[in-house]
Amino acid sequence: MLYLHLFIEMNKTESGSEKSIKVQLIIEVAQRRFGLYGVEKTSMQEIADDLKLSKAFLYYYFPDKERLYKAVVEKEQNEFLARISEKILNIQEPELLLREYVSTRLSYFRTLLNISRLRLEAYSDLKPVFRETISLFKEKEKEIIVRIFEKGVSKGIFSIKDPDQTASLFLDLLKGLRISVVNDKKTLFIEQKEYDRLLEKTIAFTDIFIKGLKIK
Amino acid sequence: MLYLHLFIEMNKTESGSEKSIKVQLIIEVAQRRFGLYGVEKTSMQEIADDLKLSKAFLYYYFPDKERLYKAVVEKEQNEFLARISEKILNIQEPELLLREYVSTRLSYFRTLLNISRLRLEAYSDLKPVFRETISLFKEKEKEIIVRIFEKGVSKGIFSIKDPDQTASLFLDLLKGLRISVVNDKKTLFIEQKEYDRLLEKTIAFTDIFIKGLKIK
DNA sequence: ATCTGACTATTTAAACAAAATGGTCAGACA
DNA sequence: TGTCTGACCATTTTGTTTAAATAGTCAGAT
Repeated sequence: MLYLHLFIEMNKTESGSEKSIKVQLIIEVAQRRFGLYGVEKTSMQEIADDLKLSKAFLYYYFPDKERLYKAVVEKEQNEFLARISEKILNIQEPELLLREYVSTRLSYFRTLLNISRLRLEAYSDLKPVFRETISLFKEKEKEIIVRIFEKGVSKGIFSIKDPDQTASLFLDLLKGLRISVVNDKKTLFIEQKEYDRLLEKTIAFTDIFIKGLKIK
Repeated sequence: MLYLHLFIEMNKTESGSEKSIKVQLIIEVAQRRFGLYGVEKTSMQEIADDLKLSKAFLYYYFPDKERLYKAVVEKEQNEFLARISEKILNIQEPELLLREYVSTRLSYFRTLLNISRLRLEAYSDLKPVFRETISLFKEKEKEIIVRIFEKGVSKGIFSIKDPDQTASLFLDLLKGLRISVVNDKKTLFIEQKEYDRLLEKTIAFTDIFIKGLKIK
């Protein structure tokens, strides 16, 4: 396994970002194609053609297509987390924070949907490699929400018994609302109109939820 | 079309319940088989065998399998609505009403899931005949919630600008939570454990939502 | 008017071949 | 030695045909 050293480097997501320029290039090209046509409708050959290199070149840097997909998803995740972190630094009010989180998260959702182009619930039959990535992201997400909630509690604004549980409930509701509203049916790509409706509902939901958390 | 007169009778859901004893019998037998094996795994022949009558007998009373399915679903719907109506008569507090609605609705959901045995989102590719039934039910459902909300408002307990909009948001959230929590994946039948978890989350959600509606 | 047996029409399933795509590897080249 | 390729193999997907199962029809018996 010639690529082993590279693969290990890729996976230490913490020190990350030390990916060679070539790996980054592949990811970017893949990201674009995935974004346009989805993973399933993108062949490794096409990505190689974009780069004007051979298909075997890709397999020199990535063990398989799934790992490349994973890398793209992780890049998107990091971009999302970066955006959120930036906002967290500048905003003090937990209420506003939550609202910012929600809208940023929504646009991330749209990107992800474009990349995967799978029915939404296809989340279920994903490979172990992915479960890891997804659950890691979920944890990070929840951590952010928990912190926002705790901030609200310590500021005497929110009344929350179990911030951890409430956070995962909140995320489940957001996810559920997404699924329930965009009912992907045949179209499979999210339309602007649907997205707007989702945004509207999400905001209305957040308002009520926040009010439900507030101390009377 | 020999069945026309019957079909018309069946469809005037309002005066309803005038269905002949035979039609009712068929529906009940189908209801049991659908509940046990799902629509797709139940053949018309099997239903006929249960009744010890010919398959053609069924087609004398129902134009096609889909309409029989529809009749079963409508029966379930009516049973659900009847249970809810009964509760509404006895409960005065909007808060309690909403909680009762939520838990009754959840058990109805479980029944429906058993009957259809389709992936949850299979809701999407349903025939026009069904869209009608579903959307009618949705309207009735929303109407109930709206009335609960309005009662809460008039009693000075809730503060809701647009009860109609809030009601459909509430229903979307419930639906979303269901989908998001039971992730039907391969199992396809809902396990007790999952159901309990859903119930727990639904209750927690309802608590916060109600608090979010209340006047400070 | 109600119901059936025998029929037809559709849908689903199985089996197979052809094409597309993921993935491997020996070796060329720096 | 590290990087990359063309030619190759293995698996999955797609298309086609055929057979079986099931939905649906109808003339006619009662």
